[in-house]
Amino acid sequence: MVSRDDVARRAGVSTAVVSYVVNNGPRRVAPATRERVLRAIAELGYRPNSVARSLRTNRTRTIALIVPDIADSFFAQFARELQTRAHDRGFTVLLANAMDDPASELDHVKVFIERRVDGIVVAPTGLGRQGLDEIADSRIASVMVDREMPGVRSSSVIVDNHHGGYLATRHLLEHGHTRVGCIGGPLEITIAADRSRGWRQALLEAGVEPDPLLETHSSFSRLAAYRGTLRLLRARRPPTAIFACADEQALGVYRAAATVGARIPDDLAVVSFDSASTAPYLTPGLTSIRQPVAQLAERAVCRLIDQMEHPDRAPTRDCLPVELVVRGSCGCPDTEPDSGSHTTSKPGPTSG
Amino acid sequence: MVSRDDVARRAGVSTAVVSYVVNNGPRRVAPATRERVLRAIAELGYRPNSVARSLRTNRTRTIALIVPDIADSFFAQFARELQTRAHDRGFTVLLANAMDDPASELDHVKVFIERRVDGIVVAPTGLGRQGLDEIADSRIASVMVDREMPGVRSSSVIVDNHHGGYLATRHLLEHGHTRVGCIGGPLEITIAADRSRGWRQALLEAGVEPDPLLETHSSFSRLAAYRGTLRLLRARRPPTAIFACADEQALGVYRAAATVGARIPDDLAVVSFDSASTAPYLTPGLTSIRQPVAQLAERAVCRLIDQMEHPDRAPTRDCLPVELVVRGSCGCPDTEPDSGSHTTSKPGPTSG
DNA sequence: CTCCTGTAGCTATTCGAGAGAGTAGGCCCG
DNA sequence: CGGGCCTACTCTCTCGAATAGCTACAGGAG
Repeated sequence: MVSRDDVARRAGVSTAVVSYVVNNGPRRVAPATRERVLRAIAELGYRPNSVARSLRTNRTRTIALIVPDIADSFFAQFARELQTRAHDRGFTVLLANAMDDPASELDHVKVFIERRVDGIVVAPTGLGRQGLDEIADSRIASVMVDREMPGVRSSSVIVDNHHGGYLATRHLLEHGHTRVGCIGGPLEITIAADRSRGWRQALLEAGVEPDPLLETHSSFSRLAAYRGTLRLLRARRPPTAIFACADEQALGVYRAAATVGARIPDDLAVVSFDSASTAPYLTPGLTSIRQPVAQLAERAVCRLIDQMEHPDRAPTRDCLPVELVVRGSCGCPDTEPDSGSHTTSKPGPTSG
Repeated sequence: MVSRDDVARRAGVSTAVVSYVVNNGPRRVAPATRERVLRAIAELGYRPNSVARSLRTNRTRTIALIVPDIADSFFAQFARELQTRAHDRGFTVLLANAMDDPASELDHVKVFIERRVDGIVVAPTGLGRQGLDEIADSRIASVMVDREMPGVRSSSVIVDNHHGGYLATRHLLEHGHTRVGCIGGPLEITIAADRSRGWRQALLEAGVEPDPLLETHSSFSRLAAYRGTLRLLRARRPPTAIFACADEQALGVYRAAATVGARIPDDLAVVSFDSASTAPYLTPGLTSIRQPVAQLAERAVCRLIDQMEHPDRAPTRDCLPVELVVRGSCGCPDTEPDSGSHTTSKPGPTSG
């Protein structure tokens, strides 16, 4: 691979001048010389070696992203937004899947520390904090997104999960439902607990006593939600409406409704919490709490860069607002996919 | 950050010994000395700097992944499989979204070359080859996955798209349909063209003349498929069955069917091409051609490592088989989500 | 002519680790 | 006792680039 020395030799200048030209730095280079250098670079096909540069400058311009599962549509979308924004600012993104395993999370963190990444964005598994503590100890800029871990000294950017659960449930109550079930996530995960708390609060405010038999807690997966919903629907006094704590779960709810022959929204109204962009394409369209994925990513990148520039600032905590997007599954008139409520989707060719 | 020299000083040995201990190399170190070094490492919290190591060894143990859109569920799944397998072999994955833009693709390729990645896995946008040519010129190990670009000197790992289209369509024909529509992808993209060719061949073999009015070509997106299907269904002689070239498109087909009041599978049978793991959770379950995502990733990694070790070997071409997974949308009896046909899904907590 | 200033370019050091070549010391053997 | 050989280290150069600090030189002022 051709190096700076080769360019310098070819252009008849010293290596320093090549650096000045490449970096467009403050040092001035005579136009004619710059021209010669550029020509040499082009002729030799020279590519600056960023590994060497990183060693020298002690900055890798790399951000690591650790998610529980990139195949989950929420994290996939988040990854896209983050990567785009990082790229715009000259950063490259390293990807890691913790597979919901804290040991794997820790494993990845160690690798990233050795690689001297400039920042780490992590959506914690929520099941163990060794990885997060390791990050905090390393003094690398870092942000937790989507999920928090109490007690970890790190910045966080999350959405208002409690309010989302509240809004979703209140909407169902406004449709006249009183038996509103809740398909919840794992209780150890704070965002799951928060969403369920929102559900409970909305019920209480409406004077409805939350029925423990209408509340389930399991993994955020479709299958678990499918099984949980089946149990609820086959119980003696089934719910007439369901708040699903994630769109992934809503898929399970839809399927379970079909299995027992319940029509949505007539026999069973559904509101969910947006993680997927699938919502407008289900039948009926899925009424859902929209999370501002792009803003989450934007804020995460900003916080990260802030920390890189001011390592000693105290950790921050951002909580972004959510909103209810009404489609057909709650009983409201359904909307068509191209009516503008599919902002998380995007045009253009794609897919495999 | 503490460096090897600090460890050496603390342990009272030379830096070389520290290296030997860290790398567990062939050189022997006296057990007592090793112990001292390890203790110094632990006490100082020393982390080898892989940037420096990479500069010295000229290997970064990094694989770059370029996809058109990581938010597309097929690529998200592929990314997960690839990342897992790369990690197992000691590689880290850099992620890039080309956003279906060849210029962006090229942009990313340049960054990756400067970063001296050891290998590049790219799912080409299919719309321009500058990025791919740049990769080939760089002599970096590389594999094209999912899509091919004719004329590019690079290895490829794809699935048998033509046969998939053929299988899907034949299944619909076996259900007695003769007016089978095809919601196709962009013609410039070879895999889209291949799938449509499969559709056509199946029709011809069955003695059915393909009707140009039943064939659409647009982006792989849900919205485009939605619109295309609406057009077909509202035509004078609408199809009774549809082959959608991607699961993403199938979502649009489902929605369009609902819009015109056509029931699936009674009024409209649907078979699709697996990119999403959503298939078993739709109502009815989506009959689809399954792509072996995990094997794609595995093969890609293997080919990449092969090339790293033998840079002069000729490019290879792998074409993996696909299979038809029957659910309810074609008219067959539907299956339940937990009946085992959801292999691309996975258990465990997740989601946002 | 000397002195000063500013411009343009060069020299040398540094980042952290890998690894080939070199060496001190101990042991065995004739 | 000296030579040969092994073990267990140490020395030193190198990877490719950034950059502080130095020098050469031209031109203007006095």
